[in-house]
Amino acid sequence: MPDLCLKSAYAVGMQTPEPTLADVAARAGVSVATASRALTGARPVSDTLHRKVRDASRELGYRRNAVASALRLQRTETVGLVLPRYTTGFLSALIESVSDGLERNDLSLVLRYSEPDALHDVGNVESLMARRVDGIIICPSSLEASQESIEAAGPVPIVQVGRFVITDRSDSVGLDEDRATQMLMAHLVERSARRVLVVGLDPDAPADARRIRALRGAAEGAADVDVAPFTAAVLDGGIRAAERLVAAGPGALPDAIVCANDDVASGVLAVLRMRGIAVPGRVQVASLLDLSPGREDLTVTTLRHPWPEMGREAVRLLLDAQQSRREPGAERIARRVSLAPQLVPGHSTRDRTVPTAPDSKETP
Amino acid sequence: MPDLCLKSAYAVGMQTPEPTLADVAARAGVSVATASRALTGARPVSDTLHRKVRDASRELGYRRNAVASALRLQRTETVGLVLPRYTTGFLSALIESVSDGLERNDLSLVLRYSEPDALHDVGNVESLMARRVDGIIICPSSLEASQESIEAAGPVPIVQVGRFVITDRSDSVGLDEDRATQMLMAHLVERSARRVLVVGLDPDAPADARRIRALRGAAEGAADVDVAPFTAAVLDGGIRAAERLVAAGPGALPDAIVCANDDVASGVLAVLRMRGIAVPGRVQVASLLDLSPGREDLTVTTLRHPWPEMGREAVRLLLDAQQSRREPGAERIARRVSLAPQLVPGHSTRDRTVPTAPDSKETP
DNA sequence: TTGTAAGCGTTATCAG
DNA sequence: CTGATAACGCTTACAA
Repeated sequence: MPDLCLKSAYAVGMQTPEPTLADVAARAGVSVATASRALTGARPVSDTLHRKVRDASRELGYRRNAVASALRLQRTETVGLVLPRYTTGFLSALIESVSDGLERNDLSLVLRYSEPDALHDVGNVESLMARRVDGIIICPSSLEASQESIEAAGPVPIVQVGRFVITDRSDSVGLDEDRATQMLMAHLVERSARRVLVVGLDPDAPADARRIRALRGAAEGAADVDVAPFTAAVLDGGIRAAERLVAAGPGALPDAIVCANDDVASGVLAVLRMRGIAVPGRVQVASLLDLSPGREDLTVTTLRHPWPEMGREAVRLLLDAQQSRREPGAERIARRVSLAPQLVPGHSTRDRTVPTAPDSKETP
Repeated sequence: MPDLCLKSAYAVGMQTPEPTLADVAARAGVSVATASRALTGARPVSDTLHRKVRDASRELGYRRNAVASALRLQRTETVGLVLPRYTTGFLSALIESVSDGLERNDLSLVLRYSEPDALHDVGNVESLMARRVDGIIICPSSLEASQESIEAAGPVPIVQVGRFVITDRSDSVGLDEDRATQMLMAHLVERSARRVLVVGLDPDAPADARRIRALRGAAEGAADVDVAPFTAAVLDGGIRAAERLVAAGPGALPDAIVCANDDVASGVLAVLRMRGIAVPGRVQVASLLDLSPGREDLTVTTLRHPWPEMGREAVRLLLDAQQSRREPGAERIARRVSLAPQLVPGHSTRDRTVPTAPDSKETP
């Protein structure tokens, strides 16, 4: 007499056993095969039996055991998401959009955080493979992490999302910040900005330096781009920078101020408003980073980062890769999707048609 | 000859098959049973065989198949987390802390978002049950959702987390906001606040109305509590509210301003500083909601919501429930844990010992 | 259309 | 201590 430990546990009444397909079949008076076919719809089943099975299933409160199913099908209908443990609001937007995309395809999401180092990333990927996920979406914390994770994933489809992606070995969804930054500058130049001041970016930080380069590149002689002495990229930084600027006298005022993010812009705007400097009449203000995704009543011209779209796109790539993995043919070539942040015009920059009005005044 | 579809797929070379325990056993020259025992450590195995198995496993790159294991053990080592699709930063703190707690116990997290209605909550619970999760942590979006979810979970342990929890039917981790709100008011009253203005709360929103009631209740005649016209509970709302207040003249200034959250408080503080109104000398400022968990350099007195602790506590309760579910004995009684937000004193309220100094001035 | 039975990969029981 | 083997619950090839 073999292993009865599980059954005997039930017998003790410790818990009600979940009804199995066999139970349903027995109650409907059919074979398990028929029951399976009736419920999954994999094969045609006569109407009468179909009904019987459905009824029996309902009566017993049957729920398909996804674990057994996964073992048989060699497919868990589960996708892993690996994220660095940064506490930025963006990642939660990414989680939501990935989750949403997966749900639409009846896939489950198993989530895993990495400390921001490559080793942990790889460990998480490994552990997801042990769970036999059908695919992995990963937001690598660095380029090395990216590289190693792809290798660790081996044959399971993996999609990289975010800023640090190795592009040739796997699908990836990147952020085209340069293009967006350039769009913002073009927006300002179109609106007659000739002297532009950048506030809240740190020229010594590589990422910020790159943004500054992108701004200068887009200005291309049409405008001068100065960088204000670095202040923290928060409200207070904006306030301090603006106060310093205003204190330097009216001649020091640029046509436009580009802020590191919405918070900085709020600070700048508050100071300008209080000093009676018209926005956007005298000075235009824009932000490189929308901090409150979801808010529609923004008044400052800003760049909205497409985290929701990135999640959806990642899911799409993953499903596509799975699809083509089932077909025998040639190796699938890696896809690289690049999304640019979206320029959201607000009231802090001018209407394109309104001409420059450098001397207009406006009280708050 | 039965079903060879899976093997034949391998044979075609469509993908490398993952090595199985049988492969490892064969290579090590032992039975699968021994291989299993050697790798899991469930039973003692002689040193030599142990080594052989470990070597074979490494050489083949063997990874335990968690799906098969789960089917056999009737345990997936997986916990479901169901969240409402609000876009608040807190939920992501909750996700992180739950994830962390689970990881420490070698459990996987499968995440599911509900639209904020009961039906969707129940659907998510059902779907997690189909995946045979070992437990569920749920942040219900409403009291009805809470009720129905518990019922849907049936025998699997479920822990509720958050504001809306039915307490008698399942374990729960709640938030004692009233108590925290009262503590904040007491803090201010102790510091001689007699006229308190509330900024950024919407009296028409039930949750905000409740906070206002809690503030008034705690003031209890010791202070007057006014509510400023509603502005959005964001940075800019704080700026606007403060500007309006300052414009109304010095007589309109209260002793203390309670802001809906840190962002609002930042805005208020910025304006006050710019107008040369001393904080905390002339006006004290406090916030009902810490928005940046993790930051330690806060300068504003605020209530820190214990989301990390809530996640950890939820996991603890879940594990505890699983534990006692294995033991045959009596039914486990529901545990209710209530955590209060923590009052974090900052520089925006006075030292308790410093007396009121209503006329002091201070330049920014 | 339906039934029979094999097998997905692992672990626990039982017999050596 | 080790090996053979029967499940776990489901899906499908094959036979009827």
